[in-house]
Amino acid sequence: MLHLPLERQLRQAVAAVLADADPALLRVRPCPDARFGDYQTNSLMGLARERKLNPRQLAADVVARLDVGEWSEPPEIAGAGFINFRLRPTAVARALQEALRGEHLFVQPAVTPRTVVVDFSSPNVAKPMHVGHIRSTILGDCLARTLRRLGHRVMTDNHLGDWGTQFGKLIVGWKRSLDAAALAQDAVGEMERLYQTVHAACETDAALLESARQELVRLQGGDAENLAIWRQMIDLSQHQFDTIYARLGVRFDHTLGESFYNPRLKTVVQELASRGIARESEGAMVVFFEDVPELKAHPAIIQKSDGAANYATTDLATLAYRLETWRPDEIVYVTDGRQQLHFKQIFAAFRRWQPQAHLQLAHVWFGSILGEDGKPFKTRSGGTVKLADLLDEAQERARRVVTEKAPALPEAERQEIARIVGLGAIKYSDLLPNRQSDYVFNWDKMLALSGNTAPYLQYAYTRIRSIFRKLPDSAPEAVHWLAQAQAQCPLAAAEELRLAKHLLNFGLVLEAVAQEYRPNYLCTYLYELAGHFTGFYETCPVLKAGEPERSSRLALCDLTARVLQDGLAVLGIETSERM
RNA sequence: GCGCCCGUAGCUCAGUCGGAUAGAGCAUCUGCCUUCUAAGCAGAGGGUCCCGCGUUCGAGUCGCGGCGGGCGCGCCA
Repeated sequence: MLHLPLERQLRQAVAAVLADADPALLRVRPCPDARFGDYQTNSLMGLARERKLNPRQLAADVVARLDVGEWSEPPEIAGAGFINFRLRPTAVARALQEALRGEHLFVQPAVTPRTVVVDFSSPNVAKPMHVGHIRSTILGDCLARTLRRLGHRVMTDNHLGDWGTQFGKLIVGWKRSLDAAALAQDAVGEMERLYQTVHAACETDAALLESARQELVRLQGGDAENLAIWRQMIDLSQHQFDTIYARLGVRFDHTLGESFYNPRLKTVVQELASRGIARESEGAMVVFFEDVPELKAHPAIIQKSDGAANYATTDLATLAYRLETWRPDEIVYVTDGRQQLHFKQIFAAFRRWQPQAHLQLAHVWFGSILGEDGKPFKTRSGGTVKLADLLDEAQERARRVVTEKAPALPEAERQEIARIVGLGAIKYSDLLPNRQSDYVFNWDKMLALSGNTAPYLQYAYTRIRSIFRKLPDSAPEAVHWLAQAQAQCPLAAAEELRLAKHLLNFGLVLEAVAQEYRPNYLCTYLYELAGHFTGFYETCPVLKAGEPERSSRLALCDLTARVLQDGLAVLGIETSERM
C-alpha cells in the first residue's frame, strides 16, 4: 500500500513540470524484477512521447521535484525513462505496525463505494447442478467477495432457470409416470428422469408432444394444478441448490428466477415497440442494430412469432428491474463465453432503451470445462458430472491424503480438514487459470498437494499457526514488537524484508482483481506470499531467535497468516489450524 | 461465409492493459529432516512466445495477412 503515497507524490511532481498532464495516467506499480527496486513508474515515457520530449530528461525533471524520502530511497532513473523506487525498511516497518494496530490489513477501502449487482450460478429447476455450473458459481462468489472486501455494496442474485418450454414435458411426466418413492429419495434425479423419458418419447410420439404443448399452455395460462406442480418442482430444486451452496459457502442476497419477470415482459416489448427500438419482422418483434457493426448481422428477437417472450426479453426486464429497484452503479454477469453475442445484444438494446442510465454493464465470461481428451467434460459413461458427486470425490480424495500425512489426528478432525482441503482444491484450481481459457478438468492436478494449489497455501497457514501454538503462554504478544521497532529496524534479514514488502501489495492485487474480474491475480499473489513465507521460514528461526528478532518475526508471522487467511477467504477458501 | 476466443518450455498454464534479461507448476536430474509441520526448501537443464509484414525508443501483448484449434451466428436458454 506504500505505492499510494508514491503515486500521489508522483502526480504532484508531474503537475509541477507539466501542468496539464492527466494524473490518472500516472501510475506506480510493483517492479517486475526486484533488482530494479520495489515500485516503478513507466508512465513518463508515454507522456514524453505525446509531447515529443526526451523521456529521460522528463524523468530527471520529475525526480528533481519528487518528494518521497519518507517512504523511498532516492528514486533512480533507469532504461528508457523508468523511475524506480526502493522502499526504506523503516517505512515498511511503519506500515506493518499500522496493520498490527488493526488500522488496516494492507487494503485501502474504496474511496467511493459502488453498488454492484453480481449475477451468477443460475442453475435450472428440475435439473441436477453439474460441472457446468461450477465456474460461474465459484467465480461469481469470488468476485462478490472481492468487491465486498474492497468496501463496495454488493448484491448477489441467482437468476434461476425456473421458466420455459421444458415445463410442458416435465408436467406431462409428473402427471403420468411420477415415482413418488423416487421423488422422496432423490427429487432432482426423479425430475430429470421424467424429463428425459418424455423428451425421448416425444421424438416418435406426436400425440405426446402435443400433450406437452398443451400442459405448457395451461401453465402459462395460470392453470392451478400445473402451477402447483411447477411450484413444487421449484421448491424441490431449491432444496438441492441450497444444499450445494451451503457446502460451497456461497450465499445469495436474492434469488429472483426468470419467472419473477413474467408480469413485466409484455410491457418491455410494448415499450421497445412504441419507441421504435423493436419492429415486426417475419412475425416476430426484433431489435436491429444497424449502427453497431458487430451486431449488424445479429438482430435480437424479443418476442417470438407465436407471441411468447424469450430469454432476451427476460434479461431486458431483469436489467430494468434491477436498475429501478437497487440503483446499482454496475451489473456483472458471470456466464460462459458462448453467451457473448447474447449479452452484446442485451447491452446494446438496453443502451438504446435507456440511454440516460449511468450503469456499467459487464459480461464476465469464462471458458468451457473439458475432459482429458479436450472434449466437453463428461463421466466415463458420457453423462454430465453432478456437482454433488464432484464435491464428494474431492473430499474423499483429500481424506485419503490427510489420513496418510497426519494419521495421528482424530478422525473427526481429519474429516473436517479433508472437507476444507478438498473444496479448497476444487475452487482454487478453478480460479487459478485465466478465466477465459478453456479449463481441462484433471483430478490429479486439481488435488495435487504440491505446487501452486490450495493445499500448499493452506499448509503455509498451518505452519504459521503451529508456531503460535508452541508459544509459551507467558511469551509477549506479537504486538509488543511495536515498542521495540520504534528505535531500530527489525527487518534485517533479506527474507524478512521481502516477505514484509509483499504483504504491502495485498490491496493493490484485490483492486486489480475487481478491475478486471480476474481472481487468478489473487491466486498468484497468495502463492508468491506463501513462497516468500517458506523462504523466511527456512532461514529465519522464530521461536529460537533472540529479541528483538523474535518479537519482530512473530509479528511478521501473524500478519502473513492474516493476509493468507483473508486472501483465501476472498477466494471462498477456508483455512485449517492443522493439516 | 461472418464474429469472438485461443496458439508461450516435454506436459498444463501465467504474463496487472506497450516496458527492462519471457515466468510458474508438473515431469526429469542433484542436494537438504537430531533443529518452529519435508503437504516443505535450495539448485540444474529445458523457448523460433504458430508464421510473415507493419506501427515505435521498446511487441508475447497493438494493426494487417496467413496457418491450426475451440465456440457462436432470428424465434432453446
